[in-house]
Amino acid sequence: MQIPAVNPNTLSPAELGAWRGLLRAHSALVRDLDAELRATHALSLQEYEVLLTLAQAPENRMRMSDLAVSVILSQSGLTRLVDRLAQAGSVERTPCQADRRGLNAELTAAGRTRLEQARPTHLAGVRGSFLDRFDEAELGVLARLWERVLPGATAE
Amino acid sequence: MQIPAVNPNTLSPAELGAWRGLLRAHSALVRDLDAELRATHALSLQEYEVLLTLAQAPENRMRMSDLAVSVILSQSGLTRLVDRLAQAGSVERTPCQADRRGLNAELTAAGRTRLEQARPTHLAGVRGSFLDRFDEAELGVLARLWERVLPGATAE
DNA sequence: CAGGAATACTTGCTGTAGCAAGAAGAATAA
DNA sequence: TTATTCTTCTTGCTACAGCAAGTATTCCTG
Repeated sequence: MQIPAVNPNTLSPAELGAWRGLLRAHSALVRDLDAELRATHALSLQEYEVLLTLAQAPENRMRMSDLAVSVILSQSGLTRLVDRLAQAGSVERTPCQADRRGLNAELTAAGRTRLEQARPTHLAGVRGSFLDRFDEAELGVLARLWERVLPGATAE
Repeated sequence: MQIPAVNPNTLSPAELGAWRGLLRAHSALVRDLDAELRATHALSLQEYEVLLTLAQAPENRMRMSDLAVSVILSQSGLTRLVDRLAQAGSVERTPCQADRRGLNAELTAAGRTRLEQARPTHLAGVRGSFLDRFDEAELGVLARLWERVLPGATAE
């Protein structure tokens, strides 16, 4: 009887399915949802995530660097994303009194409105393309599986 | 007794964990694996996927448009990706005798070598960052869950 | 067998991301 | 205090992706 050796040069069907499935599912989902959000509310998925993150943050604001970590973006990427949101009036840069190097990105009233308008569309999209494919238990399983890949990321 | 209504404006914790977990896990994994592949073999993750797809295709070649679908890239994106691989000598464009509009991207011997060199590194990375976090049964679950998001994508 | 519609691929343009270098402020140490 | 070092954010550069338009070929219809 042979223990199925881990062949260093191939993936088992389950491994392959899990890994490539992740890549494909992500591409397809993000592609669709991003397109939908852009079409209906002129907002990219990343911009939406930023607005949402700010809306959930205390005082509706957050240090640039923390925000970058939260939405998984490089600092320079976040700088420019906030540029765009600020240009659109959805966000403001406010100084950080504790540390004058720092800036807060702060959700404006207009930004909140914009988020609230986009939210139903987006949630419907996430449900329709993703969440509705699973029952609550399966979603819980998925959520717990992610935590193993992402140490502490889902905390909060 | 109240049936837990689906609030159209919020996600349940499980929903949120499953969805944002997917976004975060994907970002983190792709970021790391892409960086590793670039550092060790001057190959992007997408380029690797293309080489791998070709290596598994009959005759080591594939129509451009089919390849684009396989690796989930726009046609123009694939055109330029193949440009880069061709420049590096890893791939060649060969005409398609059945349809003279079409081109095949075909893996060269050098391309195969390059893939074989990169493969152990990459597989080790995928295992270390992702697959090893789960047992075989869990991977099977994941793979089956993906199939629901991606109709027919894992077939083949 | 035209002539028009559809398909396969490429190219121009734009948007967005990352890295590395820069500017401004904070922290540490002597 | 002041000099060195670290941190925070921005900016220059480059890479890669998508859309839309262009070209070549095939398919379809009469």
